Amino acid sequence: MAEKKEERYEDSELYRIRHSAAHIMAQAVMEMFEPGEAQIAIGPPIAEGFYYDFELPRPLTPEDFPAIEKRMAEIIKEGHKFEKKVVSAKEAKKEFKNQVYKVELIEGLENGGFDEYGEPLDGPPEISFYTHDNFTDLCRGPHVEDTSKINPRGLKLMSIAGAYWRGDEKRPQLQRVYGTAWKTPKDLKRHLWQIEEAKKRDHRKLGKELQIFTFDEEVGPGLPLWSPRGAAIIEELEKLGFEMERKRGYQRVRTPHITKSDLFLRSGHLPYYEESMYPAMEMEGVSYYLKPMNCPFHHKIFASQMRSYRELPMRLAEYGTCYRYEKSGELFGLMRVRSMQMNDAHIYCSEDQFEKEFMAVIDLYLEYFRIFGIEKYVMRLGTHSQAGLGEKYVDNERLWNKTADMVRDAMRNGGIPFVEEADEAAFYGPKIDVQIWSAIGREFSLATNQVDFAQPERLDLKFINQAGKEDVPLCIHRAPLSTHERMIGFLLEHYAGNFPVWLSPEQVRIIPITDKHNDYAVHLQKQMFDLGMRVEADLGSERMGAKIRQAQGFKVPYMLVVGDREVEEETVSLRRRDGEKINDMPVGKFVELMQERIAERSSDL
RNA sequence: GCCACCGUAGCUCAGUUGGCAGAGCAAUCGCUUCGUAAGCGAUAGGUCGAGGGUUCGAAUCCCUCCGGUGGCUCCA
Repeated sequence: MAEKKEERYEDSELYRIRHSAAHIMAQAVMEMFEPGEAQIAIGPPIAEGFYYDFELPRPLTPEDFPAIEKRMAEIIKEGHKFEKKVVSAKEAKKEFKNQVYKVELIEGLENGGFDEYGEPLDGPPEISFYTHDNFTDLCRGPHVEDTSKINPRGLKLMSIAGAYWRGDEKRPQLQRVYGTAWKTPKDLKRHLWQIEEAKKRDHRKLGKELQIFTFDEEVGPGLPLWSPRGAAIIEELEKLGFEMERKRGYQRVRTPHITKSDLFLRSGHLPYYEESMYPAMEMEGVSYYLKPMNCPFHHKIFASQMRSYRELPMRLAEYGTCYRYEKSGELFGLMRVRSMQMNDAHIYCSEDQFEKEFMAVIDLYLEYFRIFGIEKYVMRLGTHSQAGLGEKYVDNERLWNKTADMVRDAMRNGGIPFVEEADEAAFYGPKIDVQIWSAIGREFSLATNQVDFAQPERLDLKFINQAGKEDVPLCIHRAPLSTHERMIGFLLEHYAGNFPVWLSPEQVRIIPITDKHNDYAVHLQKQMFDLGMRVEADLGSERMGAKIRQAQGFKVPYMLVVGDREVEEETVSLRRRDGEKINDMPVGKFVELMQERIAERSSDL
């Protein structure tokens, strides 16, 4: 059993099943068109299935699925062997002379550059075909022995999407058909059930049900409106941020939402980041931009006075509201929006201080993650790409390499595991992002810790060093709590809406059994409200069961049932969100318990 | 932005081949006064996302736009 767990996905039977299913699907799709009409691109297995990319004379729709699935089942039933044949590049190109994408792939292989997914290769690759029935594909395998090894009832076509050839939006867009494949119908059913379950904890659904936030067509896409319940969560996050940062020597600043274009020109935003910015607005012949980031403003505060090395590291923090023009198709609930408030700060330091400051930020991440119980994440070092220099990255390769090394060293010295990914940096420097996954499996960067060697120089930031000479500071941009939007989107899914007490939009709901007990309920409500708690009393004429049901629906952590007994004895009967009951608790004891839980930001109920 | 799909009451969703717009929940008003997940009744609520077209007649067919979903690209 343990051995099985160790098996790499690439070596598994499931991988071969899915890879083979992709070929079979490609055959079925090609047969729908006249010979030569359909172009095929690539069709790999993926995490939970497979896809194949096509260029076809007409768009496919989900209505085509039954016919394709039916044909796939036939091919499977016929039990065609998968046969491998190693060929020369010349033979390969001859076989695929009418398939432009395949020819491009073969050329990539023969020039030793790239594999079929466009990834760079080291050694000289072997070129091979796999053939089953009448369908031959350029493919390195592996596959199942023959098509009958696939269970047609473990297989399902899922969706159609546009996908750019080689992932490049300047190249043709192909039609990608996604499918899922499992060993048994039972596995497929479980997979489909899991998808349904994941949808239940989708923050877009929970956010609506729990009345955390809303979007309005008239306000605009990607511009969330926070309702009182959502705003309560924001306030708690900010409170936490203030506390943590105060202890760690940060100072608060505040800056405007717009600035003259001159500043963004100089900072590098207009040259390297303009695509993500709202267009300029003009007043009296001057153009202004909404800020996509807070950094230039903080830099200007740094630059507003002569700075001494004695002032460093200087840590300027702000929950700044930024606006980014994300393309319409990129928006995603709260996770990807156009207006966002960042848990932002900029740390100005000397090169000597860099490692300590950078790792203090990483420690801060870990501290936050402990509080929230976040365990599933990956830290990723995003570095520049040579191709992007002068385009999406400031053009100074020496400093790119130097600062990336500084980050690598710092992370290794601190013993923090990370993966590295080229072409994932900010325009002004390398960064460590914390990658997390949404309920439906999309990947996002949550926290970020970024080096900025570019803006300090561009904006002429300086300090007087110990030798009495002018020096340029390094800057660390950091947002350990991400943006309110993405953080709360993530937390909604992380907790499945069951926020710990300190974060709960409504911490206590008081439920009088009959309206005789309303006065007592109001009395309790006021008492707790005055202590700063978020507490409601349900004075409706519903029966208690219905009131409990409603409170459960809002995932209120504590429900207090009060009737004759409680009124008489100055107690409450506690029902927790998880169904636990503690009857006849003295009011004072409950309040004490609450305050303790809230103060320590406990994840226990 | 691009490809495919979707848009009916505040929410979840019915609405056959084009023929008078529906249900449950929520809301409001009554009644009910109840011990740990739905008490009963009544009322109100919709330019069927918007605009245009086809038709005797459009929620239903066609076009454009807006918004959303799944992807691609991109990202805190």
